[in-house]
Amino acid sequence: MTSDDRPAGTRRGRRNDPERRGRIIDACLTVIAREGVAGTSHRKVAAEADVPLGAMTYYFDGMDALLHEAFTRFATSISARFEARMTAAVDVQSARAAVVAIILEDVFGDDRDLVLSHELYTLAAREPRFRTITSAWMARSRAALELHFDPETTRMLDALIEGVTIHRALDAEPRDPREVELAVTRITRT
Amino acid sequence: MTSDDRPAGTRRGRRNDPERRGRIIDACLTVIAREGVAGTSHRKVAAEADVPLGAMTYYFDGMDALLHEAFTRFATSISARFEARMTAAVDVQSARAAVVAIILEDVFGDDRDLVLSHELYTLAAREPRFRTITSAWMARSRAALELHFDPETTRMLDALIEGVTIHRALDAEPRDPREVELAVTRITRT
DNA sequence: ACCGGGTGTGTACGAACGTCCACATCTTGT
DNA sequence: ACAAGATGTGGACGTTCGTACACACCCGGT
Repeated sequence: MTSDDRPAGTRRGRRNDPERRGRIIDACLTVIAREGVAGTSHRKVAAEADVPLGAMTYYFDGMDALLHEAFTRFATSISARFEARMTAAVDVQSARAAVVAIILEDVFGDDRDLVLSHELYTLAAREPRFRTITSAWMARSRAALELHFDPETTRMLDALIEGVTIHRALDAEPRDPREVELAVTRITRT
Repeated sequence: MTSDDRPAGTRRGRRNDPERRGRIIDACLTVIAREGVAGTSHRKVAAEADVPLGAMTYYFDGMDALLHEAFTRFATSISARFEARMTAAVDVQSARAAVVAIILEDVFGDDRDLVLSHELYTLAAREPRFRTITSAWMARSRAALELHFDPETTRMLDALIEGVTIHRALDAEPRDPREVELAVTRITRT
């Protein structure tokens, strides 16, 4: 990813803080969450990150490369949280509870993540290049679920989580948390 | 072209064919499917529909209004197909089969619809104005499912359909059709 | 026959965009 | 101390965008 890995030791000191690249990526996600991929431009990201416009093309080979890195960071952080939840579960019962918690808290909790997810999905639906990000994300989720469930159940749970997420975002109808529990129960009883 | 033989109303004769508005909407969906909402402009839609640029602002109050109409048409046509499938089912068993068919054929079948769905979802996730479209869509799906299933099961099925759709679009991993059947079975057995 | 208003269009305009590159500034080796 | 190279920047350029408006066209009424 980061093509400019420091050649260690002798080479010190960027002119400015070395976190600039990272700041730009974070700013990019912020802008996407606020204005959508459609409304994201070099200029807006530069303003958000408080770097000059010229820095955009200096650090990234165009908007597309920046988007790719930004969404990679996003997906990685989301799936890390997912994995942590599932790893913490010690048996099937607590794993079920973890799945419910993921849906109710992580997914339902944060509007920013919700919006960013959709932006990524849309990008990935059209451009295969972004599908490596979503594939990796899903593979990691699946692996985490398979710590506790058989592969078939895992697929179903994964789909359920996804589907509830979508409906949560797009449906006016309020959701009853108990429904989520019930659904998880039905799917995981074999 | 197509000299318009007006049916009787006092008001005879638009200058051009009265289907222009509709053609623009269809062209808009085509452009969105090809280039995304991000890449959709008045000019591209005008070119696709083969109408002058000026016609865009003449028929629609800006891009946003056009998008809203376009996605309304899209969602309506999709949910009509869904409803037809469910209405045709005569008992629970055929209803289950219908759900499986919807997932495997309608949803898995058409890349264009998949992409357009995601574009709409993303729009709706950010802008409440577009959520009326998705809400109506989902309400109609739910109503159709409730012809055969109880409300709770309906919600779960709905979420499952959505989730499998997403994963189908974004996951490299191939899906086994039998998994879909199994999932539907598990959810619908009470 | 011709006029008046409704219908539709060509085009110009300012804003915003991504990209590029000459140049300013700093670091390092000598 | 200074040259040379690495690092980062400001602003100009050409493109594309949405919008607006003056005007061409057509039709029904007189």
